[in-house]
Amino acid sequence: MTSTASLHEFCARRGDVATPCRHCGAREFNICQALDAAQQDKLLALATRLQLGKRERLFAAGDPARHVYNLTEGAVSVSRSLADGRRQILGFLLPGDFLGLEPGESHHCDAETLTEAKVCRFERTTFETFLQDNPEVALRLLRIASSDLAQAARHELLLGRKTAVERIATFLLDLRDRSGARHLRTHPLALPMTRSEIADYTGLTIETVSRVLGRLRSGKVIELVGASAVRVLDDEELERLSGAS
Amino acid sequence: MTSTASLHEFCARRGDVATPCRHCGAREFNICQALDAAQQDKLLALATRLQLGKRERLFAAGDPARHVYNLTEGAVSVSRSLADGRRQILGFLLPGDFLGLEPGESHHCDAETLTEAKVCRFERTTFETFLQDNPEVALRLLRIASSDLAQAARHELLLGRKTAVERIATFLLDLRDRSGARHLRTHPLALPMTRSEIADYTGLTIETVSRVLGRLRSGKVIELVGASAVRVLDDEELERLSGAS
DNA sequence: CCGGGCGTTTGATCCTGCTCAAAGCGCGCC
DNA sequence: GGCGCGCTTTGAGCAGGATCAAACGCCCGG
Repeated sequence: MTSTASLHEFCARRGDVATPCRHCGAREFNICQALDAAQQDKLLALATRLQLGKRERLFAAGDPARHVYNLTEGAVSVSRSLADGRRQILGFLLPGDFLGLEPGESHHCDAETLTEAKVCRFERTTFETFLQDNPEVALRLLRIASSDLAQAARHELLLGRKTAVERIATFLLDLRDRSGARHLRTHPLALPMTRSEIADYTGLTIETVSRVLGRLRSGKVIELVGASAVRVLDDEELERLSGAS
Repeated sequence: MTSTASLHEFCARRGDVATPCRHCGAREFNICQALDAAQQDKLLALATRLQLGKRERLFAAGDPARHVYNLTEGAVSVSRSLADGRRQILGFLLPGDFLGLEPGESHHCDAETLTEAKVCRFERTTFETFLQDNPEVALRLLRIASSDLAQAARHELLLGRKTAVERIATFLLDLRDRSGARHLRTHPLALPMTRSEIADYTGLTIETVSRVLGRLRSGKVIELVGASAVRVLDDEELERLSGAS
């Protein structure tokens, strides 16, 4: 069951999520950091839990933005495409991550699962009412949005100014940092996305992604464990190659 | 007085700012859209007004994030750089725009004026208290942050997947849309940024920026008015060349 | 009115990463 | 356990944009 394996891999929690992985229950939303138990229950009462398959779409650009979501299990890609099909992946979301907030009436990007996934879905209107009644959640969400903006800035720097090797090195380090520290050295780092998705995240082609990974492998910086896992052998070298901002 | 001229050019208001330009007074902050007159006065009482010169730095990456700002006059660039000096400009800010919000304790990017500028500065702690007491402002700010994220997404698509011509065409159209509609056809569009800054925004080099602008000019799509203004002659063609998302 | 400096334009050449092509291989299905 | 499809790797050649270099021109100060 490879999909389950990588799904578990991705239950590894982000740094700012306090509680350990209990199969990524809803109380571990990033937005719940600001809430006491009673408020958490109130919020959870508003949620619809959804189980999604692999490569299932949550929403597409242009869809009316009726819901917001919180990922609790699995991994999701968020992307935006040109009319001719060229695609830019904006980010990969992991459990705890929040998505779907829009300034206007419709979604401005696509969201699709990479693995099987579970999300909690909220009616946008209901959620906004909850925010009005719970300002500390609104502030927490503001902090999350600021954090997303800072990540977007790093990604813009990667896309606009980094070389292919720097992009891949940065991508691997990001993924490593966001996955649980318990996996390092022991387990290899899971790559639930295809080469095509790595390419669309880094602004490269699949061939270049493959070649760069190959070069890192022959340079003993990483070890490829099948096509969808990597073990980092030389952290310092990878850091150096990433062109640390 | 070229700097004053382009400063006025840039007082042209954004679409979502209701009131017309009265030399960009503080009541026209984007965040003020959510406030009644009494709340506006309360907010303004917390502000320090600053007058800034050309190419003056508001803050740099790594600086402790002690303040947030609202631009009221002039133009500002927000950027992020690598250790070796490669720079990516994340965006150009116009009057009404808000900046400086951070998820952590320090700024993650640089902000610098392009022209002479005026800003209202708030102590971060004071401002956060105000947000707690005025949830509708927090929600307004959340909407602004979402809008910034959507803009960042468009920029990532530009940097990762668009050709040189598409990047420049998109840049010109963005700038046109954000400047006041009253300038179109009549006045040319002011470019308060240098070629180097356009290059750092579009992820190109100054030579490529210059060449692409030259090609657009010989194709009668635009007309260059000196080096720091452009008149759009053929909107439809420019739109087509931008690879509309 | 002239001279200097910086930002911009233009030209020639180079190189990184893309395109096109084909072989390899791992996974899932039967 | 074997087969076939789709993802990945590898190779050869190409091109878009970068780099290096030099001329232009605008703005400002003297």
